[in-house]
Amino acid sequence: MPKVSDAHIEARHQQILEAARACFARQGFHQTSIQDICREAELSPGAVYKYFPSKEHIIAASCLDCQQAGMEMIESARSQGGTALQALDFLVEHGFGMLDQEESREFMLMSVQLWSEALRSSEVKDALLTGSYDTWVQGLAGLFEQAQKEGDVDPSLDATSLARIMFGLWHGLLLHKSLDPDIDVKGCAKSMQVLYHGTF
Amino acid sequence: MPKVSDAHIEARHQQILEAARACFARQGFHQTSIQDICREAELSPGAVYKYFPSKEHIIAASCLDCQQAGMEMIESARSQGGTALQALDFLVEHGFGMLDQEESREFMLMSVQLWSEALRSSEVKDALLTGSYDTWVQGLAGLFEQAQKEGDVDPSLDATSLARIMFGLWHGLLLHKSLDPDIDVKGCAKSMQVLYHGTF
DNA sequence: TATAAACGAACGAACATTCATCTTTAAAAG
DNA sequence: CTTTTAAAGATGAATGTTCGTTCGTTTATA
Repeated sequence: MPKVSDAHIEARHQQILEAARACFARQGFHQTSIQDICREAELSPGAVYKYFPSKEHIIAASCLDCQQAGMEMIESARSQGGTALQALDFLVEHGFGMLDQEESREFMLMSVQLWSEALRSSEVKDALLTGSYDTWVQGLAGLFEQAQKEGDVDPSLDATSLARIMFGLWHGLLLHKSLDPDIDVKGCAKSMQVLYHGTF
Repeated sequence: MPKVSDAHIEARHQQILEAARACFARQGFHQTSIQDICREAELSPGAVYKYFPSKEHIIAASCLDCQQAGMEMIESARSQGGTALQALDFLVEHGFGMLDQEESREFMLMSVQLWSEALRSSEVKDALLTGSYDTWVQGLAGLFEQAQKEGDVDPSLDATSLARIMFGLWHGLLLHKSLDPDIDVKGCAKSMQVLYHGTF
């Protein structure tokens, strides 16, 4: 039977998604044409449509990938040992440090595009909120609460607010860094740590 | 001469820009057609093209408006009297409080759209950075520096980083509030104030 | 060699923009 | 104050282009 191997099919999927991500990061979802993706992937429109039923499905798959990439980081932080404060410091260092890495640039640009897409599509928005943001805020809030119990963070502060501040700030700096690669994210991370370590 | 009054011309400009803003906030720049704007403004395409030479010009004018709206706030904060810390607290209360107001919603949605547009167009990006963001960060950094001199903020922290944190956090919360109107921005503002007031 | 993959020209819909036509305006004429 | 009139405003059907998608044909595979 002349059907190609499953590995080859998966490789094509990735080939198309990688090309799409590169185009989306560069031009945004709706400024990117199928022809653009075909050119980037070195495939014909017919081939692309054998693997994805529509452009919307390519966008959705790209968004899902981008979102999962973000989720992988919190996992690695949670799996580290140590106090809650150390876990928070680890998250700040790695999360914020990631914004300085050149290989994160595509992810960052896609994230900004994803935000405006989420405002238009309640499906994308719901996936983003319930599938990622809520998990992040809850996870961070849990760590802050524990750090407060361990006497490392001012107990008079609201843990959920601290979590929202941390996560919101990360998004803000992701935006700033996307617009201007020269800004000093490391310095912001260090200052932020000093702020929540604060004496009290 | 049967030319209509200048006031009428200006009114038409505003009519078109208001309609455009509503559409852009709802659907994004490139998902909004000229026909959409015409329907919203209750004008024909021909009329719209009498006041703007192209869709790109309408987008640019909308972006400019949105940007200037953001700039007006820092002015009002600077004009208040009092210590640098009081000015910062004023900015946090009003800047963050603004995110809770229903009448700011269109501005917020437009801002998110503007970000992705800025990634595509270096003209929009330059206008945003040099025309607004840099001013904000410098203004905030100046206030933090002064507050440090006045003994109200930890002098070991980098004032520019604090400014970037404040401004970045505001953008992050603007994003979060746009996606989920139920989040508690007020609580975040209060916690943030406690953090930089911190004892040291 | 039969079957699936890949191609790319072709199709129809949607879009930004234009222009010939009609309508409104306000200054000038009565 | 009313009527006239020429210039500007407004219209919306038409235009050319771009884009997502399809499909008949060609190529590669097992």
